[in-house]
Amino acid sequence: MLKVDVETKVKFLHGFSHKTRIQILECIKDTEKTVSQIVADIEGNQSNISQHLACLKGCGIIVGRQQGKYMYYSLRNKQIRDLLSMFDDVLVDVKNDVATCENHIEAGDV
Amino acid sequence: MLKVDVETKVKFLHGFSHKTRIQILECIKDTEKTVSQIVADIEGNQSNISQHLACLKGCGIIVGRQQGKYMYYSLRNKQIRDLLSMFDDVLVDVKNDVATCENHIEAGDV
DNA sequence: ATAACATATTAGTCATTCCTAATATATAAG
DNA sequence: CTTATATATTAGGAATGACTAATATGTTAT
Repeated sequence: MLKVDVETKVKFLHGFSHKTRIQILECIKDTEKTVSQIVADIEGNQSNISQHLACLKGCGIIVGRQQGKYMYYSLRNKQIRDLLSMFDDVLVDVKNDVATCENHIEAGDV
Repeated sequence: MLKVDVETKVKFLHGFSHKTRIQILECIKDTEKTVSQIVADIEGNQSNISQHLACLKGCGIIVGRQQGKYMYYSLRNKQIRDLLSMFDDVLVDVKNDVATCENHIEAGDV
């Protein structure tokens, strides 16, 4: 079992920590899509989505494949899909606690 | 399969997206520890660690149990431990790509 | 070569998250 | 009841991340 350093792990996990990026991942979970399809699906703007895609790609979460003038993005591999599924599973249990969590480090208001 | 809304999921995943929090999780992965033990282990400062612990707790990732003047923190359940292990597994594969990712949304310098 | 479309990049600004230092609370011990 | 120890909370400033708007790059079609 190879050792993964913390920095690398954090960089990877950071990819999952933004609403738009989660939406993108859910959107391409089962099938690759072009940037414009993703933009349409989650009703974002092109530049913003493109930046988040770059982030996800840089984090090793998704891969892109160019075909003509289109860029198709998809999950990097099956493990990532499994990870996404696992998030859902764990959350079903954790749900109620998280729902009441407003804090981003400094505990929060309601 | 209950549906988990995106906001909740993001809030949960945010818990994993910081170096100190990852260090805390690795530090208590196999055994509960007091705040001061954690502070010592990862060489942080009390206030800062306490805030990150509050964040992790709020995210539903860890739980605390008070005993006397000590507060013991541990992973919320086995699923969380599995999730942490899965991060490691996935990362072994993804490793090289992530290592070269410097961007936090806006792609980066080296 | 020019126009049209798809995507990426940059720059500037705004918003959020994090850290430090100080202080507050709570439990235990003397 | 005073002191010591363990942890939590607050406030303010520093750092980082994210958004928008504009522009650049690259591909296809005419």
